[in-house]
Amino acid sequence: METIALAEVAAVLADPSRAAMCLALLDGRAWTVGELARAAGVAASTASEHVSRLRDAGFVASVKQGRHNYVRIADPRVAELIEHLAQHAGHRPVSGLRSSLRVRKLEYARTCYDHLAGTVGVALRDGMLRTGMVDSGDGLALTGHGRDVLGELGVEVPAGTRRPLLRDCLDWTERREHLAGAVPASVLSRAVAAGWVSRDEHRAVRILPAAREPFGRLGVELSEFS
Amino acid sequence: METIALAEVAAVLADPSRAAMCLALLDGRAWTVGELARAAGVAASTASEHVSRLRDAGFVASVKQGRHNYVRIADPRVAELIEHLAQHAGHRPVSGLRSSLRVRKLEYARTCYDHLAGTVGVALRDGMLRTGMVDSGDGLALTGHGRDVLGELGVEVPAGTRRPLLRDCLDWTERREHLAGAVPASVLSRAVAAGWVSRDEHRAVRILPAAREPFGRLGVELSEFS
DNA sequence: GACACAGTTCGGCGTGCGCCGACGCGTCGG
DNA sequence: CCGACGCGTCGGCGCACGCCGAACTGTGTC
Repeated sequence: METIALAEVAAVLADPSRAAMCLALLDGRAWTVGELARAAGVAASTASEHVSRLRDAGFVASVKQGRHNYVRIADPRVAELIEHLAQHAGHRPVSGLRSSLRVRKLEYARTCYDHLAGTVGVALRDGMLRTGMVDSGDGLALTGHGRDVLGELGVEVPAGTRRPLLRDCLDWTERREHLAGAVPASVLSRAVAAGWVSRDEHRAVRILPAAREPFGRLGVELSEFS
Repeated sequence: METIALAEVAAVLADPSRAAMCLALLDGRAWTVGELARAAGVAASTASEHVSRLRDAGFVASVKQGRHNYVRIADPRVAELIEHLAQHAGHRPVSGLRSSLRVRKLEYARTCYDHLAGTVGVALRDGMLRTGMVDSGDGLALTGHGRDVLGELGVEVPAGTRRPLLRDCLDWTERREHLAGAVPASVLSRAVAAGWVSRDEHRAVRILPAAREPFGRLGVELSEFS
C-alpha cells in the first residue's frame, strides 16, 4: 500500500532527464519547458512529458503565461528533499569536481534554492556566528544583536512562519555547513534587491562591489577571497 | 556529470521491492535477506540482488554471521532521507489509512528508525516541552532541568557527536511533530533496555506497565490514551 | 558424512518506459 | 492574416531491468 507510494515518488527522480531538470530548478527561478529541454538535452516533447510527471508528483508547479509555461519548484520542502538526495549521491564519488571554470565559479558563490551557498555561504555562517548574530547551543538561534544588525541592513526577519528561521545545510563543495532557513532566504532576496549581488547563469552568484560594506557587517571580509 | 548521480540514487529507491525493504528496515533492526524477501514478496534470489544494489548505493550495510546475512540501514542520515521521501509520498493521497488494526497500532506507538513516533512520540514532545525539559525558541534545545531528569532515568545524553541532540520530525499519521535526534534515540534504547517498552512486529512498539512512572517523569500520562 | 537451509550467481523471459518525430492548438509578431 | 514559435498529445521503437528457477557455495545439524 504505502510502500508503493515511496517507490513511485522515487521513480519520478530516477530518470536522468528529470533529475537534471530538478537540479536546474534548484536555483529558485522559473524555467520554461523549452529551457528545461535544452538543459536536459532532450526534445521539447519529451521535456513536456517530464514536466507533467513532475507536476503530478507534486515536485514542481507551473503557470502558463502567453505561449510559455513557467515551471518552478513547488515548495521549499521539495527543494530540501532534492538537496538531501543529491548530497547523498555526491558524497560517495569524490570525483574531479573541482576542475572546470564553471564549477570553480559555483564553488565560490551560488544559490542553494533560495539562499547563499558555496565559499561565501560558508563564510556567512562563520561570520554570523563569530560576531554573535547567531548562537549555536544545540540548535541555531538568532540573537537580539543579530536582529538589530539585520534590521539596519534592511533585511526583514519573517515572523509567524512554520519554516525554521535558521537551519544547517551541508555544503556540496565545501563539505561544511552553511545557513538555510527563512532568515538566509531573506538575506539573499535583500542582497539581490539592494544590488549587493546578482544572480548569474545557472546557480552562480556574482558578488558586486556594493557588497563589501553590508557583508562586512555580517562578519564576511570579501577581500579575503578575491 | 553530477546530474546522473542524483538519478542513480533515486533509481535505487524507485523499485517497489527495494522501497518495501527500506521501509521495513526503518524499524532500526537488522533483517536477514530471507526476511526482507518475504516482506517484499519476492524470491530470495531477487532479494539478494536488491540488497547488493542497496549496499552499493550506500543505503544499507550488511554483516555476515554464520549462514545469515544481516542487513541494516547504513546511517541515520539515510533513515531521515527515506522518511522525508516517504513523507512527501504520503501527504498527497489522504486515503483511508486509518482503517486496519495493524495501522491503528502503528498510529499509537511505533519507531521512526531509532526513536519513538506516533501518538506516544508526539505526546513525548509535548510533555518534554510542557515540563521545561526542552526549550523551543527558534530551534530545540535541552535544558538543564531536562539533563537532570534524563540522568535520573538512566538515559545517557550523547556528547561530542555531530548528530543534533534534538530535531523536529513531522509525523506520518499525526501530522504533528515528534522528536528526533540523538537524545530521543537514547531514550528509546534506554526504554527497551529497562523494559518500559518492547519492539513489536514491523515498526510497532508495545508500551509495558513499567512505562507508567518513567514516562510520567517525561510529561506523558499514558492513562490519557488507553 | 549426509542432509537441510541461507545466500549468491547466472541465463532467459517479459514488460515498462524514455525517446523521438509528426501533428494539432494557441499565442505573438510583421 | 499568415508565418514563427512554444507547448501538449499520440504512435511506435528499443533498451533496460525486475523477475524467477536452477545450480553452486558455505554453514549449521543429526
